[in-house]
Amino acid sequence: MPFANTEIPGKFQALLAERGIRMTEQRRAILNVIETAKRHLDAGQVLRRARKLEPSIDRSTVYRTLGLLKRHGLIDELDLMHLDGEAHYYERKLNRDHIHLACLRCGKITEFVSDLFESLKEQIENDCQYQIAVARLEIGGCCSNCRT
Amino acid sequence: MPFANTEIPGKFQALLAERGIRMTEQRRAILNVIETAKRHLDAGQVLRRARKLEPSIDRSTVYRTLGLLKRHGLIDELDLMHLDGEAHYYERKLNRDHIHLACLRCGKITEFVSDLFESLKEQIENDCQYQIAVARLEIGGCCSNCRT
DNA sequence: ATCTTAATGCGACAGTGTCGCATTAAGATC
DNA sequence: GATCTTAATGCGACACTGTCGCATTAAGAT
Ligand SMILES: [Zn+2]
Ligand SMILES: [Zn+2]
Ligand SMILES: [Zn+2]
Ligand SMILES: [Zn+2]
Repeated sequence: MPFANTEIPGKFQALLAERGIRMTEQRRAILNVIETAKRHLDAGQVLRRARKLEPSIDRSTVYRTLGLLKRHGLIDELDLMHLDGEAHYYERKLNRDHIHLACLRCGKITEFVSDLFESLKEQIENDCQYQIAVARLEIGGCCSNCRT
Repeated sequence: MPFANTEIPGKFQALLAERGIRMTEQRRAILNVIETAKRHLDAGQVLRRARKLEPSIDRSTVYRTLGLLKRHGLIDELDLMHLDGEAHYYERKLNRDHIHLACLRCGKITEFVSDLFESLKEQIENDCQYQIAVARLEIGGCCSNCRT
């Protein structure tokens, strides 16, 4: 289960409104898709789902909206080891970063939260004098199911 | 300086020979380019450089060779936050994994080695019962130069 | 020198993501 | 509610990345 359901749907809208971003039917549909997704979606999948809510939506609008959400730090972009093509995957950003593990055999995606990861980010900010905006840790390997 | 110069050039060739992989002029050129690169190169850049050594090389050969090296764990593939287009970047894998920091303002790429990162990977292997093949930690943020 | 088979070049292709431009509609102002 | 400004959209064209099938070439074993 990739997503903890601790966030109120509609939060994206509120956050964008706060920042004076115009809300449209198209954006509402896209935000809705991303907020309620139960797995990681690529741009094409977001488009197809959003079209069910708002059939006129164009591909470029999806890309522009994903860009907007990325710039505002509301979603994260992932590779998930490109197990299936070259698309990137998106997920809404929660309070806490998580690590993505992709099984190179069965393709299963596992998520993992770790305090050590938080410490590592702190170490980087201190040692490298960096201000971190996005931290993306992706692992490729072999899951326990596939090793038995 | 992205790469520690601790590796003998020609190591790729030796490793591939060990595994019974056929060596060609084209591969030699590509391996040479990657082994001697002083920064992270994308597939197009690898192609252009390899053509200087072996003008006949085709784009698909580069992709096929990069795929080969990836499968054999000799190179790592990076996004570097896609600061410039959607290409992926490649670098030869050294003894020790390193973290990539990409400054979202100036585009500078910084590399960082951390024991904490090694511990985190161990924790993941234990807690998630995972056998890690690739671990890619990429940070986007603001470097010290850009904050002053 | 011969032979097997892996690797290559070529061409065609699909997919991803971008952009300029004319049109539409959000939401502020009155 | 009508008007206005400007951001956002749809459309079309595009560039780029990466893939594949197939005929040809050449690696390296015999
Ligand atoms: Zn996730
Ligand atoms: Zn990527
Ligand atoms: Zn698996
Ligand atoms: Zn590096």
